[in-house]
Amino acid sequence: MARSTGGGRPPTLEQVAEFAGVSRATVSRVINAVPTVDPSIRENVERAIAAIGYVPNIAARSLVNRRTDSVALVISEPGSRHYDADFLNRIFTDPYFGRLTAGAQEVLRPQGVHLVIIPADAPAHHQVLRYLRQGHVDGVLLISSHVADPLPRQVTDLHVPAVLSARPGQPIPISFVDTDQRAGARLAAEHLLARGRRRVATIAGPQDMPAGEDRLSGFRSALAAHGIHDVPAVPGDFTQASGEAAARDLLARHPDVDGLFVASDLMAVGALRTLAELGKRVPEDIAVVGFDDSSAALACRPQLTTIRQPVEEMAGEMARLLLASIREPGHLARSVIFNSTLVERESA
Amino acid sequence: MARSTGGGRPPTLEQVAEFAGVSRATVSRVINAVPTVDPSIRENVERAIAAIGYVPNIAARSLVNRRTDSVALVISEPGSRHYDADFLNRIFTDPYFGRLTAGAQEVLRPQGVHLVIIPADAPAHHQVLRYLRQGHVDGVLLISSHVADPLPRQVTDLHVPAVLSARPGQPIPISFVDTDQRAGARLAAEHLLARGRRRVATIAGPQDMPAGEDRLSGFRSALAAHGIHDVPAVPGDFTQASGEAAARDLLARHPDVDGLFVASDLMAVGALRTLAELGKRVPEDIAVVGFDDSSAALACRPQLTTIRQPVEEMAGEMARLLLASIREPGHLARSVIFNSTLVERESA
DNA sequence: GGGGGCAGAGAGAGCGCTCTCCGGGTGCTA
DNA sequence: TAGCACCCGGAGAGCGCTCTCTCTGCCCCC
Repeated sequence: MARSTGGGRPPTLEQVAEFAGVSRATVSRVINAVPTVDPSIRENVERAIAAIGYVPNIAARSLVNRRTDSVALVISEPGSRHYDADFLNRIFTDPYFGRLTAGAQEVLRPQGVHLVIIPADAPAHHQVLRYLRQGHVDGVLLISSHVADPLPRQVTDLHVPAVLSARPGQPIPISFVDTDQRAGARLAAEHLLARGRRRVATIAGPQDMPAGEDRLSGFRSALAAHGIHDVPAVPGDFTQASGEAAARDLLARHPDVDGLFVASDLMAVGALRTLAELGKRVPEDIAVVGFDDSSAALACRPQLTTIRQPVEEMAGEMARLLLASIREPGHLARSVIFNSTLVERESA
Repeated sequence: MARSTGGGRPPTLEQVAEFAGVSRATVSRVINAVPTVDPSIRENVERAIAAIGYVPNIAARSLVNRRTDSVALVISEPGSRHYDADFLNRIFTDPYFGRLTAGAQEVLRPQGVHLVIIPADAPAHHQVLRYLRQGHVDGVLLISSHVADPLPRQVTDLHVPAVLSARPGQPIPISFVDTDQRAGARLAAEHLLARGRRRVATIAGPQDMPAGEDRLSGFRSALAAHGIHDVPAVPGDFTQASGEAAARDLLARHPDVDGLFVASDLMAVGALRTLAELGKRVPEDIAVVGFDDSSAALACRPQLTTIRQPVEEMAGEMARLLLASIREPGHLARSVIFNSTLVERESA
């Protein structure tokens, strides 16, 4: 297992070839599992590789193939008002990203493709784009859920294979994976109805985000199908604080609400806090359904009934789409839409 | 901003040189900010670069320099009993890793060094080692807290510059950064005593991790110095759920406990939940001190009094040590030990 | 037994960049 | 005005790998 002498350079193909008494090309064939190599020579070369402790130099290899066999999972945050530390704290506090990573790994690992995670808050966007342009990776799984995020467009402009984690805010030619948000909202509506709630209302997401918009319209149209047309809605911005405020606002205007759909778990947790303050029991007085099945849904009391998206499967599909577009250049942008399910816990 | 025609190859140095009417070498000098270039030529070349949309090919560059200007943050998990998904869930649920990343970024970003995060559960160790050996990165920030973790040794055997996040389980020649865990636990013990608590107990961390071990022994020896020798201890695994269970277990056996040291905030939050369920008031009936000063310490009620490690500063120091050993090969392994402090909030 | 076919190994030309030499031009000094 | 530094740009040799093309040699068939 002698790595070449001391602090010297790592061994090269050339040295393996010399050691094994064959040419560079043959060693290369062995390493790349080209079948037209005589078994005895193959074995001989393999012994030489082991003896010398040879590892291919990835720079030299990818200079020729233009492949690195690794892809990046870029987690983007457009907001400029956030500090780096806040952003990272949010990432490393939300199990969503762990599920995403697990789903992608499941597909990439068996293919021998490395996954590296890159947090990209707004001030770092420039550096991340540089990283991608330089060709460190073959493609990008881009996690970005804000409409105003410029990164998806910038990444597609790079002509680096990329797949987005949600329908892009603006129409750009990029593959993406998403859930049917409207259908998810319908599940929530039907669950509330099944619980006998009729005076239902919603705390919506921002109406300039696809997710916010679709969850509201899906909820309303599901209720309309059951003859309920008057559905109070107060918008929030997906933060816990906005959920608290929205709930306060809503109950001030509609004190008799008995069923509430909140467009994100984080806002739902805020709403629960308000409801507790107002002395409303959940689910007895008001049934609450969240959205996301985030860790907040489990951490709060009562635990949230919520709409779960198949995040792992989605991430796996993202990885598959990405590999396809890496391996078949000229591959057209495609999108895949998943269904979500209702997870019943205590709040409704 | 014309990137070379259509789906063709990205522009090369050569093309920029031709466009600007200079040699490759000069373009290279401009890009690498070599001072001995005439300003007018420099400007001319810069215009050409912008016009053509040139970006250096990192593979070609690092084939020559043997530098990639990026480092990996590898988060290791030795246990083979854990599934990938569990492991990732733990990472993306524990704010510790976010603080670590933020601290490292703070140092690396101004240096133009990219940081990529690589989760490494046991089954992936092999692949991660391959990634490192291939030379994708210049060095490794290795996060590993289990004594039995083989990764630190394997990484040092690779002769890739590396810095470890804690004292290595076995003595291996690697730089590391750590806090004085025992001293931290002593702070907790003395705080509980100062609060008049005498029937103290602890929810410990896993005893196969130096951190778990040191926090327990430090806590015990501090109490012993005050004549308290009988200290009930129940081990957890640093997760919230284990904290809940451990607290239940502990109070069933020692219902009169009035002071509790929990070896991590996450477990402490779990313990608080159990205490609330059992009708114990905190801090009146039981004073609770956590460890880590994670965001969970602020999010829970009552807010946790806890031991704060300067995680960001530690990660920054790790990054500095790593850069030093990348830039000065033959650099000797060094270690830096930080102090922790007690953050007094509501729970004790 | 000779020729065609084919399996399988080697030679060699790059991939795009950096960096060491060199050499030409400029300006200063004697 | 000749000589000489010195400054700066160019030429060219690789870095370690892949891959096409070439060539050798063996087998098979007529």
